[in-house]
Amino acid sequence: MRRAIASGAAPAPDDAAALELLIAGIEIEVPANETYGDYASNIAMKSSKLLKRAPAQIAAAIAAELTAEAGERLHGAAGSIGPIAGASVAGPGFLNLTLRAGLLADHLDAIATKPDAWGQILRRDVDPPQKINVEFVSANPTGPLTIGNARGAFVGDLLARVLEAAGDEVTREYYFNDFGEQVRRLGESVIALRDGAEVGENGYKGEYVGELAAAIPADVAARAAESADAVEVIGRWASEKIRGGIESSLANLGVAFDVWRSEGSLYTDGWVERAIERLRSGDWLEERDGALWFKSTAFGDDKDRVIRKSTGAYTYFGSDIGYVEEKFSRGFDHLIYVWGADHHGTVARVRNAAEAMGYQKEHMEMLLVAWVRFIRDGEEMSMSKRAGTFITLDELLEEIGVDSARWFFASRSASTAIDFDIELAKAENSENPVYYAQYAHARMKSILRKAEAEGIAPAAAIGDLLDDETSADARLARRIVRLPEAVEDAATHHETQGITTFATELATAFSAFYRDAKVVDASDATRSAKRLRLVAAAATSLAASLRLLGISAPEEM
RNA sequence: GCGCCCGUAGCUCAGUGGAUAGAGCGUUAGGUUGCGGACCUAAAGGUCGUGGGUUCGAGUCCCGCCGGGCGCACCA
Repeated sequence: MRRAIASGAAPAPDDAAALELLIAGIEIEVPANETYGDYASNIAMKSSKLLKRAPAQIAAAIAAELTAEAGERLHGAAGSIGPIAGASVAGPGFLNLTLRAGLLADHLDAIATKPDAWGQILRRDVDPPQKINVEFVSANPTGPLTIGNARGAFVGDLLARVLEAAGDEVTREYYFNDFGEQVRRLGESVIALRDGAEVGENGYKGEYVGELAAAIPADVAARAAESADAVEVIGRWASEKIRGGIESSLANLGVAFDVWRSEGSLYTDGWVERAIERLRSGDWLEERDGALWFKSTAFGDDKDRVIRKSTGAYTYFGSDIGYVEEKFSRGFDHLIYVWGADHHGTVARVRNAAEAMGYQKEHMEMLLVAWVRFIRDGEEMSMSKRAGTFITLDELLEEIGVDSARWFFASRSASTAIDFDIELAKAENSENPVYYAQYAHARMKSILRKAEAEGIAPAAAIGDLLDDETSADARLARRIVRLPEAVEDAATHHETQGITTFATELATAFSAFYRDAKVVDASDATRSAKRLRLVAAAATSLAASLRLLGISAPEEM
């Protein structure tokens, strides 16, 4: 479409490079006010300076060209039929475009022909599919997932779903620490409770620790007794046990990981060593005060960063660079890290190290998920895994349900801090927008069932139903076909709220349609059949958007 | 002190440089002898924290200030 507009730019500059630049800069959008047409472009205003002509003049020239061209094509001569039926100028120089009426019908028929593919988009011509690694949650297995982990889980999973829908190949990955200080503390805490002692100041005090202490299997207990390091044996057993619990909690959310990568394996499999070797060969390392440093300041960092401490132990940063090496070795084009906002301090150093290792930092993206303040009875709930004062993810889902929770997080940008009032979420259960969308879907299905019971089948083609573009039918149709745009936007910008907006708007449009248009109507069987096809397409599109969100699309409620 | 994020309707939040800044909830007034009333229609409600700047055009980009959150370890 950009090309179509640019080629219509009669007074285009001779300079080919300038023209390319112009084409890239053209923005096309759906105008807020539907009386302005189907799409609008700002090309005239953008190019005004370059062409040294007034925006309104340029827009008028393009509109005339496009209209003439559309006319020619429609009237036969040229073989292909363009998408644009008309163009006009408005305001300071907006170019408003109207699509050929038949185009909408074509789209709807395509939905009915291939319902399973609807919502999947192909970006191959513009943007080849990528092999993408999305790492998220990655909470250490020292306790069950809490509501604090919820947002990252939903954000990461939804992003993965959207990228898949846009044609990318996605690996969902969970990174966890199965050795070191935290696991030792867990082991000490479990042992203390088993022996009837008090948990130390730095230990874990949640109820689950006591449950673990009571559930140590005989063989593990025996191994611990024989081992010189009982804390290590018990700690590892406990953390693996907890990790399994985390996996099943995530399954309740509808989130499944392809890869569980332990931090320890980055050492035992030599990845950290290989990463260090790469840095060394580029002369990015320095031994100082007995420690090994990465010269991060060469990349604009405030200070150099320690990889290996003077004690010989590695830092988290050491693991991080080993992990970068390991991930890229698997052939990913792009790495996405979904991190809590509190990790922002480590973003620069990891990307700098990656660059020093010879990777492009543009291929690494850290998506920082903002904090959620959980509020109950007007009070912020402070949570600490060590102190044992927290609400688990499982408990949250029991209270408000997966669909509500998914919608809540999906409809908000990951970068804004949000308040989550649990009492309010519960109280608003039946008023939650997610039910509005689901209800609309159930109602669509109900209509289709009723029609079937009365022996009216959907038409094989939508035909002329949408020719009157002001009709309730056409209004609904225009919403239905917008899903691919919402998916593409979300995949391009890595912002997924648009999907919930789409679902809400489609549900709203359907409610209005439902009010104005009778679908199952034996007195006008022809129109009734066409409308059934429209309703079926609406159901397909709404269900596809809900599936993308990981939310159920019920047949009845 | 330095860095990053945030500030939009009573509340919770969308708004990807474009036209009259939107949605849900809440408030107010209405609506069904039709396919699901978990619905629909309408109204009220805004100094987009604030002051400058860039631009034909700024909630959006830049700078300052105010307010809030987070981070600034040879911790994990």
